[in-house]
Amino acid sequence: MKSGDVYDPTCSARDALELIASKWAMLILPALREEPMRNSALLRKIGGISQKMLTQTLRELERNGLVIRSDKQTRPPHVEYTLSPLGASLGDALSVLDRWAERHFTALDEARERFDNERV
Amino acid sequence: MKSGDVYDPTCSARDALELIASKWAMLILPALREEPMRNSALLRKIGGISQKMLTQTLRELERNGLVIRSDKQTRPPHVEYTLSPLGASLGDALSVLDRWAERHFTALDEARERFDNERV
DNA sequence: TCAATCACGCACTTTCAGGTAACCACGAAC
DNA sequence: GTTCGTGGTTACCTGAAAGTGCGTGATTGA
Repeated sequence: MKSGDVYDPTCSARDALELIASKWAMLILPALREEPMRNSALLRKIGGISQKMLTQTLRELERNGLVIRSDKQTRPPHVEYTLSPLGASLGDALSVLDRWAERHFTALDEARERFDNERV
Repeated sequence: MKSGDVYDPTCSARDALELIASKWAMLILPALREEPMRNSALLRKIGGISQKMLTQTLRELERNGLVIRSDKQTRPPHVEYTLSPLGASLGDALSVLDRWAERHFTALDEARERFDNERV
């Protein structure tokens, strides 16, 4: 357990990196940054996610102290997900990546086409 | 093909996100940001990566125009990997995440322990 | 009265990330 | 003449990740 080196596979900073290097975490955290949301709202917001993966990822994020789950004990159920301060700081960094992807995906597409055409 | 929305699963911005949401890309790109490196140097720098995954990830990054592979045609082989300008801009954003992981992994560890103890 | 909402849990299946190991070409050094 | 270093490729295999689909139980809207 050294002093935080992601390049060291035995350091648990690596575990942290693998947690945040998940495509769903990269969408959920920035989504919650805008506003706290319920399960169904996240399901609608994040296209292509399954109920299972949403629950699973939220549980992991909650477990690591990034997301706060608040269950008003009502019928029908009403559960809201919020970012913790720690989660908010990570959400900021992740939303930068989201915006990078939105800005540059065409460049990636073009590069891929060029590469694949050369290597016929 | 809409105007760049990572929340839309049919938009290729999502593909871009999945490419950069790889734990190996998250280590390789920041590593190359410091200085151009050879295959063996990356292998040493990035603990726990196998030759196969290194090659595979480098190929994908090259394919998407993020990494430039320059092969001096010598014997024994000498190949160097550099970041393209696009790759450098992504590497900056990713190294922010690396540093986030290195700073906060202890907080995550603690949160996990707390969570797991409650739910006995 | 029928369907849908909400927030899941569970079982089953499929996909794929990733590991291991063997192989390659070439030149230099021993 | 055979062993090493370099930068890979290829085939094979497995375990974990992720998707599919169904159940739940009270409640509200059409």
